[in-house]
Amino acid sequence: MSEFKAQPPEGMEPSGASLAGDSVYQKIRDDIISGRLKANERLIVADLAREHDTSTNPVREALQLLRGEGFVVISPNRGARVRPIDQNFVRDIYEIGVLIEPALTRWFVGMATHADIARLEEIQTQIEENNFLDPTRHSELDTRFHTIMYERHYNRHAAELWWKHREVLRAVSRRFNFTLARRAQVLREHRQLIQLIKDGEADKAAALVAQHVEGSGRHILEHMRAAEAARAG
Amino acid sequence: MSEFKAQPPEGMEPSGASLAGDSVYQKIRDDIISGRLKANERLIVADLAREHDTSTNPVREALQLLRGEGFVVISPNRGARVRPIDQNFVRDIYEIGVLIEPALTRWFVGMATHADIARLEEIQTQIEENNFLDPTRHSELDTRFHTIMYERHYNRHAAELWWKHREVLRAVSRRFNFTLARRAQVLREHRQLIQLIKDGEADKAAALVAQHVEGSGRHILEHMRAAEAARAG
DNA sequence: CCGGATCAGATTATACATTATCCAAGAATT
DNA sequence: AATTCTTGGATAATGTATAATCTGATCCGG
Repeated sequence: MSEFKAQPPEGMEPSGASLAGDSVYQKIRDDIISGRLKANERLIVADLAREHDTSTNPVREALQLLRGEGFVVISPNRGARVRPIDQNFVRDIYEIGVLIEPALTRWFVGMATHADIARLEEIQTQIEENNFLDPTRHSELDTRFHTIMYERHYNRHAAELWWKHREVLRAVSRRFNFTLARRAQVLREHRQLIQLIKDGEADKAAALVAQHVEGSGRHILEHMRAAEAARAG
Repeated sequence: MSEFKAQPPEGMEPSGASLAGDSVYQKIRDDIISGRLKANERLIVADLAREHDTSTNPVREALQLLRGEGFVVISPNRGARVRPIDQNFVRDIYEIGVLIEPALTRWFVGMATHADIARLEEIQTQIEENNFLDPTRHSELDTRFHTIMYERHYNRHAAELWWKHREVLRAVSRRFNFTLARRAQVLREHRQLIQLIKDGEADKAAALVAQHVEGSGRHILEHMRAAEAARAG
């Protein structure tokens, strides 16, 4: 929980928040991700201000930012609530990832240097060494793996979009464990991907990434359905 | 200029802004789009507040929203500036459109009813009647054409993203006229698209839309380059 | 000509006032 | 008697005014 944060690519996360605003933004965000703030819970500005030792304005700013990232819903004159991250929401997000990430990947294949590939292989080795034992570490390594591919893309908007979505998915998947099947699949696809990049197979790499993201999304959805079913009885 | 606004799909544009905040948001946005506020111009909160007969808080809210849509850049402790909508920015945005819109289209082909197609044809007829004489009207009709296809898509995020991007592109292209070649191409592609939808050719329709969006983006970029060259030379 | 203190101007945070929303209790009507 | 409509008050969001903090530029001294 403590070290869940993975650093964003480059000059990304241009929060545009002021000092205190950014601080409270981080904290509320963590509270939502960790589940301390529950779905649909009301976010009362005055309370949050008191709780985080600041005044209301920075809190309002933070809430605006969180709304922009999809963690919070704001309705005029009625305040903010924690967005219930339901299956539809997750599906929406990973579907967009399926559209965008292959394009980013295709570009990377054309630009990758030996050094890049070496870095990918190194991270992949660490992923395999960790072997999902420490889920947080896995999540961080996996993020770094994909970040290497996307961080230098010329289309900053697309990269930023990817990052924003990834953070949400990370937040959700944090509550679940990887199934054995999914573990094997992740490792296999990463290795295949590295090979395709080496071979300069842009289209195949793109297709593989599409499949990879799709698989990741479905995996999360399965878990969500299972959790919901368990709750329902 | 007065009636440039095209209504957003359904419950979209959930600005999350308060009354005054929304009002000033609209106004500043218009000022940016119309060019009254120039690229890189500083947006000083106090001035804007005075100018719009309100206090600073609503203005800050509005600026946050505009930042979310890409019209404004905010750096902490240094204030906000009008984002220079340069060629890179436009390219980033339409490239994302090229990725997303085909997917939305593919879905629509599977869902379209006779009534939908009739609506498309009706709008297309109006577009042809107008024949680019009134650019504002063309822009509005064209937007409506595509809105019909996307507004009911289950992926609200993707649709919202599309809408946000479209608004930016509309803002830019507003400054330019259509070339004759582009006019013909737009009409042709729309007609072809309708036909493909009728035939249920999802993949071909998707491919055509990709081409359509690509062409639109390039068209805007050409104009921007020309304008820049004219300014430099 | 360069480097650091100073100062004006703008941003950011705080405290306060206003206004809108929600909920519940009671009145009125069917 | 039951249901709906109105009304009043509590709560929190929104807007305003003001203080404090930061930034960037100017100006003076070395």
